[in-house]
Amino acid sequence: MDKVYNQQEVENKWYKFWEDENYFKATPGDSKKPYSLLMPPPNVTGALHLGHAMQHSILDAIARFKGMQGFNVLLLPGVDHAGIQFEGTLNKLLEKEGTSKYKLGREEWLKRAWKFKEESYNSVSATWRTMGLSADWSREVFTLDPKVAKAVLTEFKTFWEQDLIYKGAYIVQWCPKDATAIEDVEVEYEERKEKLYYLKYGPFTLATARPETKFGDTAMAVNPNDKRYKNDIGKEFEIETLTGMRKMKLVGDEAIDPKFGTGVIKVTPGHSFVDYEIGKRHNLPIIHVIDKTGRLTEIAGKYAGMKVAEAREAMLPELREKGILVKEEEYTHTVPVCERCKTVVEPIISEEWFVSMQPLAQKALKRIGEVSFAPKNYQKIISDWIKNIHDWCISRPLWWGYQIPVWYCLSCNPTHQVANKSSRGVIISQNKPTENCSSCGKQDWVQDEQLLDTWFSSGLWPMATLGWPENTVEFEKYFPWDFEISAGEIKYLWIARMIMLSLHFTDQIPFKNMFFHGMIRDLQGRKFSKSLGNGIDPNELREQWGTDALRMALFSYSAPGRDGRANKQTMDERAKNFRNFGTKLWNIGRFIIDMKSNVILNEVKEIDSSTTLRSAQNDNDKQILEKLNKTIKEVTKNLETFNLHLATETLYEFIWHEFADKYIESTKNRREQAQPVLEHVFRTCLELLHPFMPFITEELWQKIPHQGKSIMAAAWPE
RNA sequence: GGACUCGUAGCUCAGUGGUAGAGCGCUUCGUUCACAUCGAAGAGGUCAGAGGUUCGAUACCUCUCGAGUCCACCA
Repeated sequence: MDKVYNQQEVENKWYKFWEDENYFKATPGDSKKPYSLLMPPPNVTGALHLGHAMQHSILDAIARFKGMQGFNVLLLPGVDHAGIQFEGTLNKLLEKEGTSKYKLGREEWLKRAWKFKEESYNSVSATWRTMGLSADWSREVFTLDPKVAKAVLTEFKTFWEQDLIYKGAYIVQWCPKDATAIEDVEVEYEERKEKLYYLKYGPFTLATARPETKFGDTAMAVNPNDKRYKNDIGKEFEIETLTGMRKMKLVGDEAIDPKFGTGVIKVTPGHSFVDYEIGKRHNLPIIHVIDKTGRLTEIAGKYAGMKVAEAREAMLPELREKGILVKEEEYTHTVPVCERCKTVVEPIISEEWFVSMQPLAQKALKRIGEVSFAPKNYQKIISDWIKNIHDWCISRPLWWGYQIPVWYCLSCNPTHQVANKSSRGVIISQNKPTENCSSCGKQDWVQDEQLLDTWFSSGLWPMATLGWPENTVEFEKYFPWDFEISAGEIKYLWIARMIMLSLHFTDQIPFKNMFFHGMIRDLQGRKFSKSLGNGIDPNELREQWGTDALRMALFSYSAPGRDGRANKQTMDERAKNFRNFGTKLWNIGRFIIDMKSNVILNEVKEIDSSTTLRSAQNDNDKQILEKLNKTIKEVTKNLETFNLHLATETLYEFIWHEFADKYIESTKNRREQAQPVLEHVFRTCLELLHPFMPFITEELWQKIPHQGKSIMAAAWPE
């Protein structure tokens, strides 16, 4: 054996060997009990980060463990097209090149998008392999693949026929920068110090943080039990709007907090969620003041065309002059911003597509208990969200992804009117329909412009990857998945949706075990982000310390649901520790394999555990075998319960401080007698360690007496 | 305003109803030894604070303080 362990060479050699010998390939046809693991598809927008590396290492460790236990393992990989995020990243790139989405036009842009997807994908794919992932590459899926397209169409069509999809004008969170509706879950709140303005509205004074929406006011509201205003409820007042006088009613509504400001608020149903609801209850008209680019509309008179923040400043002098603005107060509140671009989002009324979630939610709540969560409390967190679920806005004005498969008949439905499946001049189809319109008999189809929300397709991930809606062998064998993993971040967007969709369409939960890993943050506890420049490149760590060492370092952060803090230095420290552990293993190997006495070298060895145990007469032998047994039990238990951080700790402690430090030292003066036990314990350790450190364990295992072609196929020690 | 998580050695983190743990860092010593990518020895902690349950609490309960996350239409 070489004196020094050549990590790079060993990693390349064995990964190629495993792939060439089909060790990663799932075999749905065989009779072994299945164990299926579904890789969450990373976005095809850039390189993989430390969190991915951890997630994939966990998946791989469990897959290898289950494989050694004799299961028929499927670890299925894939990537997500990630609509909004992908377009955002690509458009930034185009901006740098001095061009843009709109300059290129849809066709050219899409060509460019596919090229960009390939580049990103290649980087992702390369990292997967170097991390040692034992995924079945022959079954890799991209969310825009034809088989997923088929599933998405089925999903849409089924919802449509079940009357769960509808189109309508609703108030939605709108990001002016991304020019798209976004969902509640994609909105973040930032604390801002702003002003609260007290404005004269006829006989009343009211407080508002948003004077610029004044042009869209159609009423005033008070709490119906507020004695100060009780007698005025229902009366109409002439109100100065800066563009003329307008009649507004004072309505009574429970939603109003009498303690806020003066107890009176202005109602702008077109640009506030609360006001929209109040408007619905009192039949108030809606006026659009803010357009989809975040500027005021012509309703705002001379302020038209200004951005919201500009307009707010610009109108203050006039408000003061006319005696409308009577008081200003410092005011700290939270404003909604887009989680991606941090732009203040505007509630805007827009034509969007929705899925009615109530029936799905009810079913999910009944059966969510069938999913075993780690940590356990995630079941409650997700259930609570599902209990209060809103309808799902699934339309997005994008170009990258699935276009809504709705076609309008231009002859009988030129304005794209549609409420539900009974609307006329509408048809659901993936491609341009070839049939005639059932209403007017003509063939003049045009497709809905918008695209489907990315999660509409990734919500089907557990099913679509196995060929659903076809009843495939794979689906039969591997669904529901035994193991799924995710960051806590997307528990609602993705995990909750997969559970609801899967139960709705297949009547089965999508996965039996749902593991949430924590998030690795920087030393101040902030998320890693490009803008902060605090990210750590897993590839850099891997090149420096080796894949096995990096994986071990990541496992030490893998306690379910626990966040960790790290920077390059602390990651280096941990990785270095496990690189040293690898060196230790290598030297144990050299001792056992190379440093045999001549007597042993001449002997023909076969593995026979009874021989091993019989020869273990010495107290040290008995002790180490006993401790090994305990270690096997503990490691197995911790793997079964997905406590990889404990499993690795146990092994580290046993191998280094029991086996190497104590037992090996004790054998130096009775080498021949101890050799069978040395080999037995070492081989068992390598097998136990293989799920975590796949490369060095294979390399060393091949050098000692063993059965079979690869440690991947060795039986898990018992 | 609700819900949750965390607070343990200088740093990053495990852990447990019964004498406080690891790695890194630090101090001292040690290279004919499988291993200096190492070994031996060591310093370093009222386990955030207060109260309660208990024979016994760092662990279980309550409160306080501190850090963080998520949810919520506060104008």
